[in-house]
Amino acid sequence: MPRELFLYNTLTRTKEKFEPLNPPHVGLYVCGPTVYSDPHLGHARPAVTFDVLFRYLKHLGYKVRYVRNITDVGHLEDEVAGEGEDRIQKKARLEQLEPMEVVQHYINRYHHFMDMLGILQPSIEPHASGHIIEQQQLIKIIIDKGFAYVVNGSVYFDLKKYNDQFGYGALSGRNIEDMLNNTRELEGQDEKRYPLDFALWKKADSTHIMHWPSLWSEGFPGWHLECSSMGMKYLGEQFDIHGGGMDLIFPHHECELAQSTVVTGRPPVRYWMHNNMITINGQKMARSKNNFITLEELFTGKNALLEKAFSPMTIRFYMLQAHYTSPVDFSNDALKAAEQGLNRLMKGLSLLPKLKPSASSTVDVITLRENAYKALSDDLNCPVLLGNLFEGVRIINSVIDRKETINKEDLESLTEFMRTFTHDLLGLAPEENGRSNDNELLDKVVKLLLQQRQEAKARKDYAASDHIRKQLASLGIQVMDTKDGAVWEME
RNA sequence: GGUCUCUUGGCCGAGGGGUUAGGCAGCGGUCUGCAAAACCGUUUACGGCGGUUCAAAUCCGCCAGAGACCUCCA
Repeated sequence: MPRELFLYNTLTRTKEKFEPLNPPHVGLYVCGPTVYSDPHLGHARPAVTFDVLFRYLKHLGYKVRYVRNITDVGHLEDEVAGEGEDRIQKKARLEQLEPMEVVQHYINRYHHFMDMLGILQPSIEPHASGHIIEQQQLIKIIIDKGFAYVVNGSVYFDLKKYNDQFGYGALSGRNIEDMLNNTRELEGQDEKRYPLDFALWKKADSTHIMHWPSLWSEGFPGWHLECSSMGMKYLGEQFDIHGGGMDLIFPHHECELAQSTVVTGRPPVRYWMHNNMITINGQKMARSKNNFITLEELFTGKNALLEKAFSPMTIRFYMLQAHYTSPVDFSNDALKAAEQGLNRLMKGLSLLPKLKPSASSTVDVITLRENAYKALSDDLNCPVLLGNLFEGVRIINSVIDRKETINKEDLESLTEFMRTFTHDLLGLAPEENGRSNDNELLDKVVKLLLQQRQEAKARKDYAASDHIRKQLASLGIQVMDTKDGAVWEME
């Protein structure tokens, strides 16, 4: 019997109990990156958010098929100016590369940085360019059902007709009349019957180098179609969860919803989930604002906005400290605080094997564990879960300090609890900095020195003992005296 | 201009009508030959003004400020 899980559904604007269509199977679709530039902070937020969801669903016993697409075609750029050019194509033209070369390069980069962030790989990672036929099939169905029309080789979705029959705007909470009154007059849209109609297929002009044959023209698919067709193909006409950044709610997901509804006659998705944005100094991080930080810059510190480098796990931890529906503002001070907090958590976990059980317990592990489940089940409340984990750290440190005691059973339970929630569910792991204490020979050598130091201390020759500690410190080895003797670690 | 959201202690951030969030930083203490780490304490904060209520940071109204979407975006 799986635990209850409540998720905030953008469509209904409420937290709803999660009930999969076909338990124990769960279908999860998340909008992945458009691979035309280096992955940045904004890519990390949905990746981390839905990674935790993926991990938790599996932990609860569901068999999850997680689909995260790669957009490698079809997103127009600079639509306002009426000079739509495919982003990947533009990059390819500027760099004189084969478009697929650009795509492959940035996919590799994306995977590399997602790995560093501890993001699990999705079950399927379909490419839009690999599903042109499927997208064309959907267009055909939409035309046949009378919800799209062909003009000069391009196909447009008839939004007015759709709105009359199904109602448009439920997801983003806006009505079409409002939008009509507030939509700017865009150039180059004379082909559309109605300003809000959107392209399903666009005829390629002579400058386009990415194009495919179709019934309508040599061209390329519209913006929103890939998610409709790939979601349908791999998860079925209706599936459980669709996720993405909240900037995609309108128009991307709204249009996707409309297309799919026309094709199948019913809504495609049960639960729509959207993560909030990253801000830099209170402003949304956006290409146009020129304030975005790539993940590489973050991990190396090479960006004017950064005082220092921050590790992938620090970034992950920092994002988990805020609820996914809240904006996260990045600042050096906040990241430094997160770094210290993560350090404390990891140190606590590393001490677990050193705990010695007593006959009785003064700590309540069962309640702690129960609260942790409650937190995650309440719409993935990771900040509260982290609070629970820090309570676990307090217990660990207190047992070491002999201020609390723990029996064997509770110790096993605490160990399992801390590792499961920190490593398996939040995906936080100790970072390999290449300076670990794993080197057996080094450990022996340092221990030899520590023994010398102990002997000096025993004869109260503190000058000698402090000298050894100082010399080791200059090599980056920190010595700490505990009740159970001296220990050391690399800084 | 339209739609919507937010405003919590030095900083970051949960919560959400009465009872400790948590992390970071600072300060005081314990431990220690010293140091580091750890532990304990730090006497409680919710934009302003009204209202509802026995009780409001939490609900309602107004005001101020910030942000998001309306256009590619994660």
